[in-house]
Parts: sequence; structure tokens; C-alpha cells
Amino acid sequence: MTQDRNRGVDDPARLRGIVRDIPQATVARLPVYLRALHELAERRVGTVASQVLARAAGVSPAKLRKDLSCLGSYGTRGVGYDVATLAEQIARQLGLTQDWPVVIVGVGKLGQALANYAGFADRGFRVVGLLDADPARVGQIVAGSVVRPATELERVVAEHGVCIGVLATPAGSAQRMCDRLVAAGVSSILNFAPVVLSVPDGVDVRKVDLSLELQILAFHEQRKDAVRRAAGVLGAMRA
Amino acid sequence: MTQDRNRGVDDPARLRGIVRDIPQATVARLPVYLRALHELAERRVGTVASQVLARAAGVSPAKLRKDLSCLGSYGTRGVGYDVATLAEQIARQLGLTQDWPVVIVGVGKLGQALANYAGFADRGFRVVGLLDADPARVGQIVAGSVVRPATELERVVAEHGVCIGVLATPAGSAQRMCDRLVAAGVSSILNFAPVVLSVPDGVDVRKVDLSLELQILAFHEQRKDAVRRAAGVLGAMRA
DNA sequence: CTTTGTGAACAGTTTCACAGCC
DNA sequence: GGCTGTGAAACTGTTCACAAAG
Repeated sequence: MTQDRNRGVDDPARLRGIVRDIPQATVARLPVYLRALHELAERRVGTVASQVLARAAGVSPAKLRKDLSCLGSYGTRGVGYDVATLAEQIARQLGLTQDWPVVIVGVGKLGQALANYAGFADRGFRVVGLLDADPARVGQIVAGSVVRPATELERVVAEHGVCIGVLATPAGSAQRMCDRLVAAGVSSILNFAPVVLSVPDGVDVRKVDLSLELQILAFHEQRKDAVRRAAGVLGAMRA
Repeated sequence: MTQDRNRGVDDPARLRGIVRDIPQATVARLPVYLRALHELAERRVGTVASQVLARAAGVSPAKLRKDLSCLGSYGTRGVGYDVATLAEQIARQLGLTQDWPVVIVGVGKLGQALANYAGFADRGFRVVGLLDADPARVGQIVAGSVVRPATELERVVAEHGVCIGVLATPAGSAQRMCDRLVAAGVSSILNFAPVVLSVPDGVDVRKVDLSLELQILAFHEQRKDAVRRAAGVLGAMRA
């Protein structure tokens, strides 16, 4: 807070400082912990130690404890964490106790997969609009909703107070649709199109890039190959 | 290299040290640079300055230059980078100059979207098998290939020397299919199922979690709301 | 004069290890 | 005894600023 002393009260950085801030890396893991907690709750587990929860989430116990300490002290020393309480606290921090109306722009195979994805509905994300520019897709029923023409984007956003948009269009139309979402009032975008979107300040974009992930794997795979070859050469040299 | 002095030559960590290592964060950005370079090449741009390429890739020029310096000195001071040369070097580092046979396990909407995704074929990823446990899907044609029964997993992996597997199954069967992929010799897995996979050492897993990304956006969106409310309160107090 | 390549400062994240509480 | 919460240390990644090169 000290570094904000000379800012005005209207300064967004100052105002953000009022809310306790949580490191990016921690925020990205909270949903993982939440899922693990839901699984434990289903198995009627009442209390869990950091060791066990960490294993279920695929992180180290120390990291888990540090992450959870950002939310407050919800554990009991010598015992562990109450599964239900902790799940509730994480959900609250993530803003999942409220309902988030979402539009999906682009209803190809990927858009359809997203519309059908149970993980969305489970977490308070309600798909209130499926939009597509292709007249052949308009009118189809996907995941129980009718696909509407892209021209209705502004209407759907305004009608449901949509803040979060999912872009699953081809690369060519992603920026144009993004601009329209932002103009209509959407301030968070999940982008599946393989392009770098440009958006004004205050709009968050997260990108999921399918081919990027494979390329990273290819890098490591090639690296393993190189190591295997090097081992072979060194082995041969010794012989 | 100094810390490896007392390791044996068979130690994988030592052998990995022989290959020049590139920071994780840099590896994750190389595919983005590569895409930007391909776009520039299509527009017949021959040379590009870090400033311009950085903008196209959505990073800062300093970060771009530091990243590229890991690959060697392929720029010319006062001029910039040769688009074709740089693209080639990045592709080589990522291992995209070779062809990677890939299997997709689980051919629901998401699996179909992945099978049809042009970005894979473009980068040397060749889908050599579509597998599904559901008899209703077996035999269907998806992206020009026939869907085969999951029982053929081991045969397909062996036949094509598959190193990379893509998991797009429901959560319930992901770990089982993962175990079979690993047992068959796959050592890199791209996981779309919402579970934490456990794999032996030496196997790389990357996870793409659709609902996780939305939850992170919800967090930031809620945070913005809180800031807006705080601004409102402070504004009212002044009035 | 322009633009790269890079050491050095800085910022963010993870790990360690242990005090404090049950 | 067991387990959490947390400073301090170690590590990783980013930004700065400028010397070196064309």
C-alpha cells in the first residue's frame, strides 16, 4: 500500500490495492484445488491435509499451503483443511458464487464442444448465446440452444449483461468479432482462434492455442531424442 | 555445467546439459513468434525489426530479443531479422522440421475439432490414428480418417512409432487411456480431460483445461467489479 | 542513426525449514 | 506427534539501459 500513497482515489491501481491481491500463479491454481476438493467431497471426505490435497492437485504441499494462505487461515494445525469450508472460500474468491452469462462466438466443432462442456455449467457459467456468421449453422440446435446469427451479438450481450465472451471463430474473423464484443461491453475474452488479439486497456484476454501446446511437446520430445542419442554415443565411446 | 561435474555420463541431467538449454518461458513463446513470422512471410516481408515482430506476437521488444538470443545471433544490428532464416531456426529448435505422428484418443466434439484443426497438419503433426471406446463412433469418418476401436491403441502406436498422444476422452477414462499410451511407448501427452494425470518420470504432460481458463477470467472480472464498486463508493463519499 | 545482443537490476515464484498451534 | 502458516533463501523470468555493430 505504501507505493500507492501519492495516487489519487480514482486511480484504478490504487483501488485495486484496496482488494487484497493474489499472485497470478496462485489464481491459476485455485480452480485445480477446487476441482480436487469437489472430488473429495463426493467421496465424503470431511478433512484433508495439505499433503493429500497437493497430491490430488499435482503440486507440492508447500506450494499448496502458500497458495491457500493468500485466502486467509482456513486450516487447522495438526488436522488439515475442512473440505467444504475451503471449497466455499475458493469458489468465493474466484467469483463462482455468482452466475456468469457467457456468449460463444463461432459454433464449429470446437464451439459445439465448448457449448456441450459440462465443466462450464457446473461452475456458474451459463451459455446465453451461440452466435455464428455462417447462415448454414444459424438455426441449428446445439446443446439445447438455437444458433443465432452473428448480427445479434450486440443484442444478446446487452440483454443478458454478458461480461465474458468465448471466441471460437476462424482466425480471419476473430479480431472483428472481438472488437464487436468489446464495443458491446464484454470485458473478458477467452480466445481459441490462433491470432494475437488487440484490445483496449481494461479488457482481459486469455488464449488457448491448441497447436502451440503440441509444438511445446514436440520441443521436449526432440530434446529427449537428443539425450537418447547422446547416451548412445557416449555408451559406444566407452565400449 | 559446473554443478554436473560429479555426475556420471549416464545421468540424464548431465546429458541434457550437453544440449544448450532454453528457458521454459521462452520455449512457450517460440511458436507464437513462428506464427507471426509465417504471416510476415506471406505478406512478402523480408526483414523485420524486434519492435515490429514483438508487436505482432504481443510481447515487448526486449523480451523478444532476449528470447531470440537463446537460439544464437540471427539478427543484423541496424537492420533486424531475416524473416525466412529466423523462421527456419525456430522451427528447427522446436523440432518442427521433422514429422510427428500423433494419435487422438476420444473422438467426441472436441476430438473432432482437434482432428480437423489445420494448425496441426501445418506444423508437421500428422494424425495417424483416431481412437474411441464408444462402438457408435467406431467406423465413422472424421477429418478423412476412419475412427478405430480403442482396443487398437497399442497397434497404432507401434505401427507408426507414435511419441505424442492427445487425450480428449471423458474424465473417467483419461487415466486408463493415459496408462495404455505410456505403456505402448508414448512419452508426450496433451491432455484435455479435466483430471490430473499421473505418469512415470520421463513422460511429459501438458494440460489444456477449458473451464479453468474461464474461472481465471471470472476471477479478474469479479475483481474489476469490486474496483468499480469501490470507485462508486469513493465517488459518492466525495459528493 | 538504427537496431541488436546482453549484463545487471528488478520482479515474481518456488522451495526450504521451522516456529506456532492443535 | 502432526500439520499449518510463513519468513528467508533460491530460483526463474522480465525489464532496463547501453555498448557494439552495421
